[in-house]
Amino acid sequence: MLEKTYQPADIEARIHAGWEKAGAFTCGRPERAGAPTYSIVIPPPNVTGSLHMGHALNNTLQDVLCRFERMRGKDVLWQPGTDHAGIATQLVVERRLMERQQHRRDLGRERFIEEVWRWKEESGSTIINQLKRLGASCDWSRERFTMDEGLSRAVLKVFVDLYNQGLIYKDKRLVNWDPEFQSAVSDLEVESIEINGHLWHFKYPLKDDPSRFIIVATTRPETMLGDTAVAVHPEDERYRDLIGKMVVLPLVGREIPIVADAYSDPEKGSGAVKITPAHDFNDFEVGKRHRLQVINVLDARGRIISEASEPYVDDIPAELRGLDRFAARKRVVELMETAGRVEKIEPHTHAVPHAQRGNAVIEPWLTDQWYVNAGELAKPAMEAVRVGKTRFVPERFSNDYFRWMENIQPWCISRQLWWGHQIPAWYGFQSKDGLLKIATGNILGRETETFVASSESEATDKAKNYYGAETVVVVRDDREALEFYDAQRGQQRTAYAIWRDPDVLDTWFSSGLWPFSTLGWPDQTPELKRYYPTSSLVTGFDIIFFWVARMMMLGQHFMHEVPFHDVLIHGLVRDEKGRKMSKTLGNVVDPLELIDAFGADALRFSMAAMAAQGSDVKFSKPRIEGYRNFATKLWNAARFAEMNGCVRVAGFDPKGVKQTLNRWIAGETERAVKAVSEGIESYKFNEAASAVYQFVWGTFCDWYVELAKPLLTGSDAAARDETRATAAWALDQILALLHPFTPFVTEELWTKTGEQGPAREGLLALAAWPKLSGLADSAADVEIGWLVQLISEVRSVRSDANVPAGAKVPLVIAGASAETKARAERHTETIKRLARIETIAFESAAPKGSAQVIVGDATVALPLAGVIDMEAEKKRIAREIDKTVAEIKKVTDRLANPGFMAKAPPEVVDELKERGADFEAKQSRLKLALQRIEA
RNA sequence: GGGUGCGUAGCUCAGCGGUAGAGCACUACCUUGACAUGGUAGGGGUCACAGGUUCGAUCCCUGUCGUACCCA
Repeated sequence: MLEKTYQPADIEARIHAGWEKAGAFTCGRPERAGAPTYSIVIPPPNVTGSLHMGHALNNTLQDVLCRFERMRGKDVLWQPGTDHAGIATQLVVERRLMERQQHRRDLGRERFIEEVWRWKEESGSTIINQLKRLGASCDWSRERFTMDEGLSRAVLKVFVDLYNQGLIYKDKRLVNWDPEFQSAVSDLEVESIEINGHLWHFKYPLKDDPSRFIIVATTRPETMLGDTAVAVHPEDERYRDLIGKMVVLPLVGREIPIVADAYSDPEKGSGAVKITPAHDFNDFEVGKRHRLQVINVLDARGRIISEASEPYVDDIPAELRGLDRFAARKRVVELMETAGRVEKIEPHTHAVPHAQRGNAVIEPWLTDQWYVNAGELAKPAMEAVRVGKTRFVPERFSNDYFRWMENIQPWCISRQLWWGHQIPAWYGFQSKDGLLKIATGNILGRETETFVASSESEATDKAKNYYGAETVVVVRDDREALEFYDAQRGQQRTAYAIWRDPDVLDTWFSSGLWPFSTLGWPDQTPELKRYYPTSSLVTGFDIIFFWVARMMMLGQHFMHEVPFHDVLIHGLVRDEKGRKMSKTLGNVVDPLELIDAFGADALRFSMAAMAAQGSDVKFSKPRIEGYRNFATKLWNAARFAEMNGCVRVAGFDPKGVKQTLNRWIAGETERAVKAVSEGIESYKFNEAASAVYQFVWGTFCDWYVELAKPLLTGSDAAARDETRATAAWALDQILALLHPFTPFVTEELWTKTGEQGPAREGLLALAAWPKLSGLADSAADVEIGWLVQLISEVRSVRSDANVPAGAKVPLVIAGASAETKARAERHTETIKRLARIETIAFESAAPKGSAQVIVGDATVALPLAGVIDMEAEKKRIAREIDKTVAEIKKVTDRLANPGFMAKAPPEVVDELKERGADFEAKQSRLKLALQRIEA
């Protein structure tokens, strides 16, 4: 016997264990060897992460797809895993060290990395376990991590190949520099935040005439130390005569030119703009156009340079050297004010780049970094979408994809971190004519040769070859290499030193390989052959550039085939008020708490039901509560079936049922299967969810179960047995239909209902998706439709007439056709029970003083003279008549419109005529009813 | 500034050229042998506004207003 109330917490862990034990989610199950495949790679969650509502939505949708396709018999691979999240993970572990008063530099690189792995062992599977609680049917036996040996091998190969193909190169460009991490970060990991700052207007004097000034405005005064020009618009009359003249940079004394460049906006500020190519992306471009000097004034920590090795350090006033950028800003302004060079200071709101992680203010900074020629890789990646090999759902997201891909910048892939895939590049000093380029004492004089190789020994071989030497040793860095050569001074040089690039690769470089690296690439594994390209990728729109674009580029390049056919883009989960969930706002909802409170099924169902294509999901607790109630409703329906002996019958064929009610539910089931299947197939999860919800609650529980009660308790044994079998069958179909959405409760009920009747062949997770056809029966639909209407109308009139809910009253059906009469007789028990009717009589006219409603071709009357208020009843019927008058007018107006008659499709006209006739008939019967009251 | 969405019941949102929908909330009644995490009935909408296309517009087009996000 099922418990009275379903308690998700009691069963979820056990059900999950059952799936795992049976290997239900493993791909390549032998019995599906010949089946078509369906594969999805999970967007690998950050290994430091824990499940948030976005994951809940994202993984629910993936799970619905995977469970659906698995039930349709496909060989499903849902590939799980996590990414190593370079910056985030390093931060977490550094923080942990800090608790022990340690810094990673105290440990050294190797021990630090060991520390990271130790951390990963301890807590890296947090999110994986949370995904399991959600019910995600990933093939957990295939879990991967981007730092795994195999995936690292893929990263190495990709780097080396792209380098050899000239698609990876080292370059000195401006990057987004995080002075706190002291690493480059991707422009996608930079967030513009509006800041209330100032606009400082500085006066730069002309060299030829120090009494004249050109005024420039800046939001970052400290960068003036690196100014190498002032730009004005070529058509700006105010400055035309100044173009080509020189100004003297205050505080610094450097003479810099006034150049004409359209970048300068005459409308903005003074129309003249200072140019600092080393510290601003736009200025860098201006600098390139005018061949300006690029003068760096900041060090890696964001302080004004102070090292003697910096070429322009001597230009900078001594008191500014070594100052932090924000202190320097203040001091520069003070110095400028003292010098009388400040025209004015205005309050000014502007966007300042901040690091997504850590929130430091980002500096554009000139460094050597590794780049991928993304422009080249983007071409086939765009083409694939253009020709439809990969499709975005909803389609409009392909616009974002194209827009970004068309303007794609070289992808900076190196990061100055320790945790990640170390770049497989080794350096050695250049050798020319047998002489090493080591101009001691001047670091600029040294030039290096690069050896990119997939292993240290290969790099050593390359170096041996380059130097023509027998011995090449690997040292830690260039300093050690210099020491190495110093030690050999005065001797015959027989050995050479190389050192490895200390930097690591951007995390997205490895996750971009995810769809094939997880399948074993670069090895040609059977899995790679079988499951690549994957079927669908499910992700949020914020990830299109980060990840989808990269997988497309790398997939196309290395597999010569798109990584996935469909890219399903879903929205964000927001809070009740529609705000983004964020820790700072404190409005984060923890999905695990929701699972604890309402069950994983309720959370999942609400995610699916609210996931209208491409739109955001606003979190709604009442909604989740409602779906918890839905699970309970299903549970109780199953309980009802159990209590009424509705046991599955072997070989039951819904086509063979005789009872109208059973024929009807069979047809309804078929329709529901169709609606749910179509919804999932077209990624319209909300439509699928609402179809199944409506069917289970509105059709099965509200009507079928109620209408079946008389049959189940009646004396007709054949009808009873058939109804029992049909109910059990329909419930089985429901469990299957609901399984992709609510796997736990359905699996549990599948087990419970499997305890009687023919033995189950296995888990519901592996059972067949309902495949029904030919069950629609229009005669049954009409008859049950009539019955439902009759009962509803009687209930309605009872309620209107204030008949006590418990009171059993007589019913008179007037003017019924033979068919209607026969129907009513067939369903006497049902009508009596559901409409709380005492007796049913057939008359030619409704008794005087009765409440009456029109159902089909008959008038249904409750003879309650003396019980009900006839005046109120009169008014009610009069209102009904008014309604028909209005409807009839609408219909006749349209039918009288010659344009409509000439151009509307015939079926629309016919339908309208029929509707008109129905209202006419209803009206005349209502008028009759009114007469019977008035009489 | 450029782009993309969205304005439909009190709230959250579906829908969509031919009778305006759901869930929640609300009102009234009901502990009827599955279920009060429930049942029955009910109220509630100029589908943001203005034009246009059409026999017909909540739906398509244009504009306006409001709002959200993305990019600069």
